[in-house]
Amino acid sequence: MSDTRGYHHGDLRRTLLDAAVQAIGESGPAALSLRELARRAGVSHAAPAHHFGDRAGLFTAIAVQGYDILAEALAGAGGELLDLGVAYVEFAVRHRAHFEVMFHPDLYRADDPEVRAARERSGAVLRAGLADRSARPTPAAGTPDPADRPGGDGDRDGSPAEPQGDVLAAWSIVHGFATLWLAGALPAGLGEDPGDAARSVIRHLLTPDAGTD
Amino acid sequence: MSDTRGYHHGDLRRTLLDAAVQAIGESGPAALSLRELARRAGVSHAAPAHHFGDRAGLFTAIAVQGYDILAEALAGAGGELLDLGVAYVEFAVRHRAHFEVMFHPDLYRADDPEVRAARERSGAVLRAGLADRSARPTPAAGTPDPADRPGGDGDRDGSPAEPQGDVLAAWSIVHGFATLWLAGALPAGLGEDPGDAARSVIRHLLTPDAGTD
DNA sequence: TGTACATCAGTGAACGCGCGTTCACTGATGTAC
DNA sequence: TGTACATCAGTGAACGCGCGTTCACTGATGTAC
Repeated sequence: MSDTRGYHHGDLRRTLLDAAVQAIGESGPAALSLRELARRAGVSHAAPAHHFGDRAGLFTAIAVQGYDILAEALAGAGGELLDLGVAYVEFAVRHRAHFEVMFHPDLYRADDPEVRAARERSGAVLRAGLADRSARPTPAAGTPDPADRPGGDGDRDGSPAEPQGDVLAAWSIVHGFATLWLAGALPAGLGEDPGDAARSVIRHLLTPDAGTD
Repeated sequence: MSDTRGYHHGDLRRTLLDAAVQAIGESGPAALSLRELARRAGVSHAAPAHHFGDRAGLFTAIAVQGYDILAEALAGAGGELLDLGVAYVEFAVRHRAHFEVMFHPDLYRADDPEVRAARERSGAVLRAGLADRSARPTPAAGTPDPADRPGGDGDRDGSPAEPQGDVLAAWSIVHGFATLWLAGALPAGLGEDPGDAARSVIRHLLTPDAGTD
């Protein structure tokens, strides 16, 4: 059934997406062409256009998939800010291709309804996690300012959530760590596991004297 | 003298670099071709190869320039971690093209001697600033662990410095903030000035209860 | 002051290549009767 | 159970385009004498 694919592939869309993700993981999004993708999937070069229309359509589909994977990762992390952060970094490293596409909105149609919906789903999961947290606060960062900016002086389109100050700081630190890790800019000696490394770095945000790994 | 450029341009290399930086700022590094660059500079399409050899050579030159600009920015920021961080974010936003190239090492020859030298220069400036700081510590983050990781268990190529734990956290938070800002991923309502916005976010790292902007 | 020559920056025509897009087509599958 | 037909996924040839690279060239500048 999976091997006897003849003229009709069966699940070419998924195959193409997988091949694209792999190619992006190897050489980055910029290097990927629809023809290269077709070659990797062992299919005629006009086939990808059938499924995605054009390059932006392909990246749009990958972004949607990425936001959904992120939502799932955050959902499995529990409500501690530290664990959410570690999960974010692990998502970025494990799903490098998705992560890189998601945060290069010039590659895809960021205002596509499916993208907005998927982004909103991951934002909802994050908010749920954070609400969880405010019930049992963390030593240093657990003093959020819920009445901060009371009315909502214009909140924004926003990505995953509409974060408050400390959430923004947390997002910045994990996003920055992940980005630097992926760029190969971080010093060696942090070990092999980005999650572990991230954990000790994030601790500096949560508890001032911690993190002495 | 500047208008009467005839066959010989005078300072075509600088003109090409400026045009490249502008083009990258508009459409990102991926979209830039040598022919497009020549077009922008109003010069024959073979001229850029004269100066940079190939695309990677061009990006290598931009990376070198970027590290030098960063060094200058950090040098002007004083020794407070907060100010260094704000300067980093301002550099990233003001010199978006350089910043994007610098942290996409697949675009250029990251092991080029000039790149290494320039990176080392900016690292030296950062270290000088941080040494300055350790003389007059900051409340929360001013407890560095100088004997942490004693010998240097393999500190590899690294970027600006070979940071310790809290410096890594600081680097992550400013790099992440800058990256998210540039990606347009941050919520609105942070104002127009990335430096100001970064300052209030970074405060969360330095003093646990601060940053209530 | 003048001439000859070397050097170097930039030109422009030519090449082969990979790309996205189009389009008439063909093979497989499902449904109506 | 069999036939006809519609639908749709994927094909493959063709197109025009922008690209990087090569290469013989030309114009400007500097230096030696």
